[in-house]
Amino acid sequence: MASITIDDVADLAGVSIKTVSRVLNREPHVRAATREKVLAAVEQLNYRPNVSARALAGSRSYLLGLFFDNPSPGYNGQIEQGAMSACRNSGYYLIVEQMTEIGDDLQKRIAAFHATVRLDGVILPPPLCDRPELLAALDADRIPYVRIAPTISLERAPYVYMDDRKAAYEMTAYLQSLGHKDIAFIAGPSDHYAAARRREGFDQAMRDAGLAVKPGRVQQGAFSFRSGSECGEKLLDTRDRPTAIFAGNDDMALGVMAVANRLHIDVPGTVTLAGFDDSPSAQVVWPQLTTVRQPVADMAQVATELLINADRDDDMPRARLMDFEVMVRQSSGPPSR
Amino acid sequence: MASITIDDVADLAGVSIKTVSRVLNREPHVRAATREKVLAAVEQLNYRPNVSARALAGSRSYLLGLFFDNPSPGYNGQIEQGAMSACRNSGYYLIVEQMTEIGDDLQKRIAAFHATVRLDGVILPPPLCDRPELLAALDADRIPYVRIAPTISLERAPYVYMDDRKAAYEMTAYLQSLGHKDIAFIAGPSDHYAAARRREGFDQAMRDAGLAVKPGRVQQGAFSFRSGSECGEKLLDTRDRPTAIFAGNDDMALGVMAVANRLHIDVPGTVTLAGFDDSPSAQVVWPQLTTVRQPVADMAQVATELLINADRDDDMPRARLMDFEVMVRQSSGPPSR
DNA sequence: TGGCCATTTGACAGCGCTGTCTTTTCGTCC
DNA sequence: GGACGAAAAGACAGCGCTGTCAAATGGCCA
Repeated sequence: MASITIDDVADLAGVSIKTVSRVLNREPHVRAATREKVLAAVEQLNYRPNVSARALAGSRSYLLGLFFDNPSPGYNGQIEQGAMSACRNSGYYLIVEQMTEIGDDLQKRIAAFHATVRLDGVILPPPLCDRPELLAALDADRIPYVRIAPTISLERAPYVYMDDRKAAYEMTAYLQSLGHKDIAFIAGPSDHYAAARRREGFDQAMRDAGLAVKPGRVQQGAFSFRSGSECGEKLLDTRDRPTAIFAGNDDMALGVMAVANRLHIDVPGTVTLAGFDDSPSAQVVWPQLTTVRQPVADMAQVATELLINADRDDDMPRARLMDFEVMVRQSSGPPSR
Repeated sequence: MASITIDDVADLAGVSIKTVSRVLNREPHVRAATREKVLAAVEQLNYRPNVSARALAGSRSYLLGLFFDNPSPGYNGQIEQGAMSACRNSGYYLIVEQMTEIGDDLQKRIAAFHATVRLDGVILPPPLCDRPELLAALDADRIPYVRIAPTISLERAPYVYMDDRKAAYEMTAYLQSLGHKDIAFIAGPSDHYAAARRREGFDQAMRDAGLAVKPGRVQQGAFSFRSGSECGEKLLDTRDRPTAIFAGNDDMALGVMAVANRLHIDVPGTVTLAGFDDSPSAQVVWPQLTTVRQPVADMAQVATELLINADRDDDMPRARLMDFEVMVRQSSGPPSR
């Protein structure tokens, strides 16, 4: 069970271990013929360098951290999928860690973690990426990081993001294109950055189309199924209904849909419904929910690549805008009136 | 930024580094007073041993692998949550890896991975835990592993599991207790171990209650939303409906619910609906789904603890049965007829 | 053919810890 | 009080690799 080491490769190739090291690390100053010999030996022995030894001896550990805070396992799973595939493509490994502890010892926690596992960088999904103490702790220990959809201190580190405002604008425009004029909006928490942008997009689209938003048509939700139900009840359990409801996220849209089912209000026959996120649940309800697809896994993959290549290219972009997609499904249709 | 090493601790405590090492590893042959001195120094310097150095020098790496195959990000997320908390409690770290490649190079893939990252063990969730080539590869490299809900070769390694048969029995008994006599069942893929056990539980419960299962009352599904819809249509779009439908998993139950909504069949007024899994979507539909809760995160946590303590206690149990819970929600009620 | 410089290769130390083996310390008994 | 043996502590090598610096090689021109 003694495993193959760099010495074995060096012996077989008839060179020194340093030369093997150079080839493996794509360093210059190796003759093409020598490189070939080494690579052949590596191939023949199926040699793989040991990350622990590399981390100990060198300046890179080939380990990236993925920190979680988000309570949604579905979202986390997608993030992770993207990060994993980026890692696999570049020989990095992903260490996941829950960072849910409260407050003041975060600085110490990070320091301890970094002393134990020397990470080459950290991936921060929301809402973790917006906690100033975390960023400060990482900066203090000089640990590089990327952020996914951050909303504050954008200049501090590279990040990927989505244009929530534009996405909400386009969804609203799509509803208008179906013929809807009386559209209601269920907003998310006002201190939530993306929620505010989505609201702006809706408002702007209505203004640009010259459509008035009737009083009471904008409800304040909390991004939860329950809050969606409550807002949905106010909007639907009355004679004066909007013809379309655009909820700031899918959970709230599903809350509205539940209310509609309960009140026997046909979707999309009587009222059109749209959400935002394309959560897994969006396709396991009937009618399937028209929504905005966020490319969560792609965002994580791009973010991870950004992190890995951060030192390589100096002219690496610091921010990367990701595409969204309006997913038209069965919950939307032309107005009946 | 030069970090604190074991030498610093040894100097401060006035002992040799070996003694510090002994204290940190809970080895015997250290006087209580010496231990205290060392621990005080560790505390004062906030020292943390470096895993790479430990892995390189010793026989343990403090790294566990969590391999994924499962396409469901929600399930993965829960598994991960459980595994992470077990790791955090015992100073281990979790490396996640996608193992979705097909077939024959799996052996080589594992070997390469193990050469690179010397893992102390691997956690295998379903359906990965049932791939014989994977188990063979791990055995060949002498990598310890635990399995979550495995269905074959149970003697090969420790595992945690749930009694699907009993859970389905209890759910069926619950439906019977509401007064239902004409209960339909939507089965999962017959080659799926848990699906078969659930079917058995249903059958047994009906037999024990002396209730006949009418012809056509057991439909063959595929664990997907779509297959649930198809089966639901056959069961509901007819005069001769069952009063209750028990689907082998939540996705199929939600498919049935979608059909019921479309056909304006009241749930639970006209037909009672039950699922299995307690997937996240089960609570974002209306009515919320009565289902069996699988303690996925707990299972992963217990599995991880089993792996970590595998060498410690010789009398460690090889298998661990986990509890389930029948979650009674709004989709079930007494029959109307 | 020899000498000079740029390029390629190698020797060696050491990263921070653990495993093995040796030395020291301490308690105990005659 | 000295000898003995067990318990405690330390010395030292080395895990598998990279970084630094020194040595060897080769190309080119005189």
